[in-house]
Amino acid sequence: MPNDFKRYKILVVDDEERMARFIRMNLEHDGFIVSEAFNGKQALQKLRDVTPDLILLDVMMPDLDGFEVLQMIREISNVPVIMLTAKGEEDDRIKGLELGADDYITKPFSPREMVSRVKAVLRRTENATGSMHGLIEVDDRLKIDFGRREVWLDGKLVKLRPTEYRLLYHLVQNAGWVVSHDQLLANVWGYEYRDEPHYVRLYINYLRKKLEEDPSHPKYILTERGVGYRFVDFRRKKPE
Amino acid sequence: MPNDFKRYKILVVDDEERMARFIRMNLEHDGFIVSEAFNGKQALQKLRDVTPDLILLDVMMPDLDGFEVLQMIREISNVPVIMLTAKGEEDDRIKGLELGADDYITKPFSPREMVSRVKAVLRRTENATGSMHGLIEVDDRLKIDFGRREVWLDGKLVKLRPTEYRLLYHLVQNAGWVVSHDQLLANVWGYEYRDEPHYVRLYINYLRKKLEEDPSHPKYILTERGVGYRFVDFRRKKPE
DNA sequence: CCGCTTCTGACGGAATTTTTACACAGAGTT
DNA sequence: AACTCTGTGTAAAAATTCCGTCAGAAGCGG
Repeated sequence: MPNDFKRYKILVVDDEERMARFIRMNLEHDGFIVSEAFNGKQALQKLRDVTPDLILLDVMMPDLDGFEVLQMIREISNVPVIMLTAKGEEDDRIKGLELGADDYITKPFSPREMVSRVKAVLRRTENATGSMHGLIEVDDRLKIDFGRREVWLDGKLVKLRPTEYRLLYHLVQNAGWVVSHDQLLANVWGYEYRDEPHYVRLYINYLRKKLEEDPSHPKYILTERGVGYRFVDFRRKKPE
Repeated sequence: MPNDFKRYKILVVDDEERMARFIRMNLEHDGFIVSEAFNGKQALQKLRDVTPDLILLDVMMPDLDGFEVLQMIREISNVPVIMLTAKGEEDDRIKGLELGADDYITKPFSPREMVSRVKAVLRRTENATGSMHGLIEVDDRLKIDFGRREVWLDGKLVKLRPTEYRLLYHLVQNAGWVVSHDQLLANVWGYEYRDEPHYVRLYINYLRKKLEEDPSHPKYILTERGVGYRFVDFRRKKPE
């Protein structure tokens, strides 16, 4: 369904070449564009280079295992990840989901099931995030490419620090909606920072200085006093 | 389509941070907006601050246990509640349902099951009561979007302060019904403000000034002398 | 050790909530 | 009709909370 519009790029990470090949063929058959990586290091490199829309990640791999790779991925990207795990390892499943996996598939699996899981996850993440992949044009001045981790302002690349970037991501992901301090703290800093609204203020400030024309009269990041912040709804749909 | 995606707010009450975080991640992944509370007191506070659409409530908690919290919640609100209980405690289930829980889930549970239970309860209660989601069109002049925290009057955005906003929420939620001072105080300010009815008067006044064409002859927020206030029943079906 | 990032603490000012005060309206009584 | 009593509307001041801002310290990776 989602690939009626767009050719999605999938990165397959598996140390067994035979398995990787098998998955690739099935995905390509359904119109996906597939890249392969055979270990964790390659995976991270490909993630940067091809900016896949989804990653299929085998748990069982030498040196860096799937969970470690997942953690490293999550430090730099929110790309959806489906874990491939051996049968019956319920713990693995929980662990994977906790670390931020989007779904998991137990081996052995049928090609049909695998492809439909991939499509389901794409559909889900697409809906939930309002399509955060590809270039987001907030307005004429501000454009963001979360896939590449790039923010463009007036045609110039803006350098954001990791925390600023994560904060912006969560704000833009919820563009038009108020995001509470709690939510931002939990998602950008981590659950244990839950009552330090100070951080949010500070980093909102940093972001505004970098993005807003007049930081004291922000156009993009609006404050909802007593509640949180709201990124301007650039996909405007005004009730009338 | 992704624009009018309904984003339900869920309050997770669990003293174990790990569990709370696990639940949060799974719910957020499905597009829910999650708040956390780690004890009964916090739960009640969050209940009035964030006005969640559903509460996931752990039974096993130190000091105030889940049942006690449930009772306290039920004194001021009929927000749907799902209890989280240890396996095999059949009595707990009965007790919870008697006290007004809407469903219960036994630990350990799979994320998928948990999410689908949440959705099921929301679907059920949504049908029973008027939905507070999406754009609420009171009449041609006044439209409210509680999800986005937006109030539109004559096509213009009205700025409400947090307390005004919460008050309006509870009035509109019971549109057509009288809401007593006590109820409003408990829900908007907190249980301990029981006998300070002048707060209500004051904030009703603020709201009327912002929303009513002629605040001294209100069309939306009607006063029921000696009892409380009533928001006009804008969704009443015309008697045929 | 250097450079970059994150955290800490403090402050003024603005927005919000609480407090205080008072005028008024309706209902019942004499 | 005047009186009172209770509940309500309104206005303004006072107190408090919350936000923006800065500068410097601390942490971290090379």
